[in-house]
Amino acid sequence: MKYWLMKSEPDAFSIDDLAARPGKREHWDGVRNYQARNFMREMKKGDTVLFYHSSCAKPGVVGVAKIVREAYPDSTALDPESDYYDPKSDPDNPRWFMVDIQFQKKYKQPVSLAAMKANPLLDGMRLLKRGNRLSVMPVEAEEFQIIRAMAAE
DNA sequence: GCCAACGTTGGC
DNA sequence: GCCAACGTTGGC
Repeated sequence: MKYWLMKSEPDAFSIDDLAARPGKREHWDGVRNYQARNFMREMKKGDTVLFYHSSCAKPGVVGVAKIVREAYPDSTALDPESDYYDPKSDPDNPRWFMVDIQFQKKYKQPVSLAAMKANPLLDGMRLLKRGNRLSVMPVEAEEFQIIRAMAAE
């Protein structure tokens, strides 16, 4: 059982949007970064995901989801109508993958990026490293517990 | 809107 | 295979 963090711009897709989906599930498509893709392929059913809001007034972890379907080819890469279309993608040798996640909970008290930076217990966390731009990354179990405590869960 | 950091592209 | 140019991310 591993822990992950996934970023989403709330203007595009927020944790409330996830909670409002049928079955509270959604495909996590559109990832077009190899490192992020590789992490998604490591994800196992039941793994925990910290849902992070980025590029917004108050970036931070806003809740928790879980992996309900392991990596499978991202169909948007093959769809010319999609914003995520990749003309170099080959249906016989998929390059991009997605997973399905399901809403678990929204934190009553979101854990802001500023709060995480200010917590010495989270020194070294991948998210906080300089220049980090990955939209999908692993989180250590200890880090997850610390964040959970900060959310007063 | 600015800009630092990083990934990707493409010419050579 | 190098590396400059470019595009994107994402905090501020």
